[in-house]
Formats: sequence, structure tokens, C-alpha cells
Amino acid sequence: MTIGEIARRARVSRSTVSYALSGKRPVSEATRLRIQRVIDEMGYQPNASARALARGETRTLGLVFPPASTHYTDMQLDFIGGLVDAAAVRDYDVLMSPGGAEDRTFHRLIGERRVDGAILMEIRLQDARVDRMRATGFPFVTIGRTAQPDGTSWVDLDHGRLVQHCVQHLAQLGHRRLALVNRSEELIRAGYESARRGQDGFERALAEHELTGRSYQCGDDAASGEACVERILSDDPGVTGIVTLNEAALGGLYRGLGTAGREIPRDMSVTGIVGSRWAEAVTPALTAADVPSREMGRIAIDLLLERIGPSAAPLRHRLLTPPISLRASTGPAAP
Amino acid sequence: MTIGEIARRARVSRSTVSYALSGKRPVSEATRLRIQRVIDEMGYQPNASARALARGETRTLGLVFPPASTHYTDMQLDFIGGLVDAAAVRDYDVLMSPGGAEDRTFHRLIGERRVDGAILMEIRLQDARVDRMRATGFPFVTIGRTAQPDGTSWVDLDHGRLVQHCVQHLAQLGHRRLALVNRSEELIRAGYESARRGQDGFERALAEHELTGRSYQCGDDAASGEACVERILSDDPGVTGIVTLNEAALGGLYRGLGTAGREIPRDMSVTGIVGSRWAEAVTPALTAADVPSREMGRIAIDLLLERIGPSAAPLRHRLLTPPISLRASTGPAAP
DNA sequence: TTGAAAGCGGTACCAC
DNA sequence: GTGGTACCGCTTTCAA
Repeated sequence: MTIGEIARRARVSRSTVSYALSGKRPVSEATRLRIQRVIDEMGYQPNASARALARGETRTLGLVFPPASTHYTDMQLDFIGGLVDAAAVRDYDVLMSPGGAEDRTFHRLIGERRVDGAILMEIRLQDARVDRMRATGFPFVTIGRTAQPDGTSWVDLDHGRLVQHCVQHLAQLGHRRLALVNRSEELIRAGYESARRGQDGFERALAEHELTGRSYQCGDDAASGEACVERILSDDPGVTGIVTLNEAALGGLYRGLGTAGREIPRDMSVTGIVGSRWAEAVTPALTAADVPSREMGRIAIDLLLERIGPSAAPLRHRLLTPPISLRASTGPAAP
Repeated sequence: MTIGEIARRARVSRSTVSYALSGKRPVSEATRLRIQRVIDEMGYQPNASARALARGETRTLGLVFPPASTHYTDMQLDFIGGLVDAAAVRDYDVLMSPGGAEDRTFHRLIGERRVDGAILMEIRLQDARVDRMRATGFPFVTIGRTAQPDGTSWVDLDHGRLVQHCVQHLAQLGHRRLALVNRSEELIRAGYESARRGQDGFERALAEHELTGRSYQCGDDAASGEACVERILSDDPGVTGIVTLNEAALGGLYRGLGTAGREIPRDMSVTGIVGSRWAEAVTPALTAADVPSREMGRIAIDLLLERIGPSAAPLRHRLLTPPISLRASTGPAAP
């Protein structure tokens, strides 16, 4: 079923059908109705590829994220959900593209103009994908910000400040010896921004509150979390407060503490930056800064559409600092 | 940068450039090299929309899933990850489309021919989307199967059998009074197939082993899990075994049991069908049939590409029955 | 108010 | 081995 077919049956030209559909030119009520009848009868819908070619826009947005070496985290996945839903509301589809800057699929997305704009996840402080995108002038938004965040649109959590808040919370409860459970060594070495900025925030906060503490790298799974607790306690059995950036290791962290005979929050306070689903799944429920993943997805879409549209983009970025939700995993330090 | 531009610079016709790229017609080594040089210089990549229009295929697959009323479960999201990765390996992109049969985005995907084929998630026993797809003759694969599974391609977990295995496992440990923690009331009422077939399997298994038991509907979150435990124990304090289909409520289930003073597995054995990430996150780790979400994604892609390609599709469906991974949450019933 | 026709950027058939 | 050209299906300018 093509527009030509519709035109023939409605005894008008193809252009008239097109205009009847788009409304970009007045069409007499009589012919409009006649055309609409035929369209409904035939169940016609314009071909997206043809339209994209003619209009020069695809009404599709790209989501670029690194291939999952192991698993995606809940945060990432909720974020994707929020993003896709938000795009759908605005009549955009989302094309998923695993792959880094050198990747085939990345080339496909941008180079072949499969999408009108892109969202980049899992940003590193130095990020080749961002550099490439800037060079091409292609509209894009990042989740997370590079070391030079000006000149790009982004939405990000203020991991530095959030970790500081967590430390502050523990400090106010009287804890003096802390540990930070960060993401995996590879991610940190790769310059993964949330891990790096979280770590910086931890160190700053320790200095500020005159506390002692140490950072640990930890894989994104329960077993790593368990192992991490062992390291923490063997390095310094006097630790009474843990801040975690590692959602997927949380269950293991709890188990490790249980195995070591440390009860939460009596013997050990735990807090961190974690999606609410995980925070509420563990017992005792985790006092944490809840990651507003879905909202971040929505914001990313808004920022991107701003840059795609004809209007100048007034707001370029959003730095979020969600409050700490008090649950049950932190308590006063033993005197 | 268009193919015409490349042709001009390489002093050949557009068709020659096209053939040099596709290899569908021999091109002399000399001109091939000349063309390639220009292409590399200019960084040319063919426009996807134009190519899709000319070839009549988009090299894009659609993923249709209901909009997240609340959250996606881990299973769903891991599944998406596996699917996207598998598609990328085969040089396909994946277009995400939240929305049911009546939805705008569903129309867009199929009607506008944005994709060459589609994968439908969250299948119901009677599913309007499946009916529509079959009517259009559009290639598609479902995750989960309808009440009449013949004539469609699908990949599914054998929830009925898996629940039976879980019950059997508990029966062998001497448990006589069981409870099934299913998904939410809405989902079950909507005819959500895994929930329905799981429930059927539970009832069959109870009869087979001459056990008593009861099914519970439970929302996809920790709080619902906690509430569900209360209901179970107030209905029958003698229950010593729980089978759960509800991944997202698992943490709450554990907490509820803890609150009720039931220790796992001493006072209560728990098992079910759950992704390994969740199974390993809880303490004690859950003995469960691990949902192979990522692999299911891969299989779905394979099945779909089979149906899209020119070759006849030999295999139409895959019913998976992963083994129960023994962990730490089940034990013998008290004598 | 409507129609004809020239694009959009490729592909592939028909010639030579 | 290569060039010319008619498509693919839709949008939009130009003309009537």
C-alpha cells in the first residue's frame, strides 16, 4: 500500500494525499474526507524509510551503551526504561546500539544517519565517543559528564556530593572509620566518571570531617561484594561505616557482614547510592541516595529533543542530587 | 556526502560505486581501489534510509513490550540486553517500542515498516498483539507462548514444569504444606502466561505429590513480598515451603520471614524461578531455577532472523527448562 | 484548491 | 568492466 495507490483510488494526485495527511496545505473538506475514507479502508500508513529519506529526519533516537560484559545494572536498565517511555510519549522511537567509539554499530547509528540524535551512557572522564560526536556536530546528550563538561548537554548525578552526604550522615552518627565500596577495577581504570567522582567526593569528605577511610574496588556481583567485606574488615577491623556505589554487590556486602558476625546497623552502618528497588530489597533496608533512573531517562530525552529541534537550547545540563532516604541500615556508632 | 559525490570524485558512475561497495558485480581492482580511497578520504557511509527504501529492508528489528507501569523486572531487562547484543553481532539494530496492540508506537513499528521483524515480550494466553501480527503476516517471535502456541515462533520457559520441579524438590525434602508466590493480581487476571502456567504447574504438582498448598498473588516489589508472607503464615502457620515466581518481591519475602521469626532454611525452605543475580543477592542464597534471560534474548533473535531470511524456518520454537541450582535456601522439613 | 514533477540517496537492471 | 537510468515511496516546489 503506497501513497500512489491511495491517490488513484481517491482520484486525486499523490501530493494532495500527502497534504491531506500533513495539513501543510489546505485541502477542501470534500476531498479530505474522500481521501481519509480510502486510507481507513485500506489501512494505509506511510512508509517510514521513504518519509525519512524525503524529510531528512528519522524520528528515531539512538541510545549508545557499551556492550554488557557481564550484566547491566538495575540503574542502567531502569534508565533505559524511562528513556524509552519518554521518547514514545513524544512520538520518537529508540534505537539501541551497544558499542564504543570504534564499533560498527556506533558507525551505523551516526554515520548512516539512522537516528536524529543520540544519548550516550556510561560516560568516562575522557571519552572517545564524546570526542567523535562533537567532531561530527551530531546532536547528542550524555548521561554523566566528561572531565570537560562544558559544550555538551548532559544529565548526571552529582556523585561527588552524594558520597559527601553519605559520609556526612555517617560522621554525624559518630562513625570515624569508613570504607567506600566502589565499582570494579576495570571501570575505575577506564575513567568511569561516576566511580571517579564518587571516589573524589569520598576523599574530600574524609578530610573535611577528619575521618579515616579507604576505598575498595568491587565487581558488580554478590560474590565480589562478599569478598570485599572480607578485605575491608581484615584491613581495618575498626571500620563501622560503609558507603557503597555498587548496587549489584549490595546483597553480597550484606551477606559478608553477616558472615563476619557484624549486625547492621548495630555493628556496622551501611549507606550509599543505590536504586530504590535494591535499597528496599535488602534487610535491613538501605539508607541511601536513591538513583532516579527513570527520571534521568526522561530528562535526557528532553535535553536531546531541545537540541534537535529548531529552537535554540536554553538549558544545557542537569546535575541531580537526590536526598538520602532514611531507612534502616545506619545507626549511631558504638561509644 | 552521497554516493553521487563519491562517484564524481572517483570519476566513475554511481552504480560502479554501489557495486564496488556491495561486491555484487565484479569491479576492476584499479577502480575499486580508487573508489575506496575517495570513500576513506571523505568518510563516506551510505544513508540508511535511502538504502532501506531501495532494498526494501531496514536491517532493524523491533522489540515490543508493555510500557513499564512501575518498573521492569531484572529478567525482562537482562533479556533485552541479551537480545540487543545478539542482534548487534548479526548487524541488526533493535528498535524499542513500548506499547500494546492499540498503541501508536506499535502501529508505527509494523505499519510504517520501520523494522523487518519484531519480538513480542510479556505474552498473554490470549494476546491481541499476537493476533494482529499473525493477521498482517509480519515476521515475529514471541517470548512466551499463547494458549495456541502452534503457528507462531516462540521461545519460552516451561514455567509449569519448572514449578513442578520446585515442588518436587521440596516434597523430597519432606515438606507437606506449601505456598506459591505468584506475580500480581493484574498480571494474572490479564492472562499473563508465565504466571498462569506456573500456577497450573503448582496445582498439578500438589496433586501429584499429595501435598497441600495455596497460591498467592504478589506485587513486584519488596513491600508486597513482605505482606505476602504475612498472609501465607496467617492462612496456614504450618507452611514450611515456598515457591516463588516473583523475582522483585524476593527481598521482601526474606524480610517478612525474618520478621516472623522463621529462619531459612531451618524453619522455611524457599525456592522458585528467579534470575541468578537475585538468587545470589539474598542471604541465604536462593535455590532456584535460574532464568537464562540473556540466552533467551539470543534465541529470540535467531528464531526471528530465521523467519526473515529467504530460507524456510525449520525450527519454530524453543521451550527451556533450566535445572534448579542448589544454593542454600532449602533444607529438610522438621520431623 | 489541485496536479505535475523534481528531488531525497541508494540499488539493480539493461546496455554497451 | 562500466555507464545510464528507472525505480523504491514520500515531500515539496512550481504552475495552473
